[in-house]
Amino acid sequence: MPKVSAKDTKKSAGVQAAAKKRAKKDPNKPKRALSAYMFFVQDYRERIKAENPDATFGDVGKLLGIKWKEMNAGEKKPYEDKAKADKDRADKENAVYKGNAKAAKAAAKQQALAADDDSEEEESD
DNA sequence: TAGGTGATTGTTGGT
DNA sequence: ACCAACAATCACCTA
Repeated sequence: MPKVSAKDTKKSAGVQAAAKKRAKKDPNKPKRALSAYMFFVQDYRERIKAENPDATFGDVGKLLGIKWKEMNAGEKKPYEDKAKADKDRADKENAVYKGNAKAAKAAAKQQALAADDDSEEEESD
């Protein structure tokens, strides 16, 4: 089993004035595709708060998670669809990022390995 | 090649 | 500005 669950979400954060948590390694990585849960939250967030005005982050999160699990594939479908749509968008950004970071990544790998071989590849573009 | 871990995404409210 | 549980996911690296 790869991982039990999202138990330890926190580690040694170091991002103070960047974005959220953990400093990203890549300089210009396009925000990945949001998960169906992300869209589900955005939509249900209001509902949960409406039915649970007292529910705070933790409470809402719990309820949201429970609801999500109770939801059927058909219910998640629209959310997954959004996730897929976002993936499509992210895919494009990712493609651009790759095209740009391709050389950088290759160089980084060489540096990381610090190999003595001469595996230099030129970008014709 | 296959497996695994870390990094990322979004919410609100408090410190 | 960051962190907290919740779930997904997936890109990247290592053996």
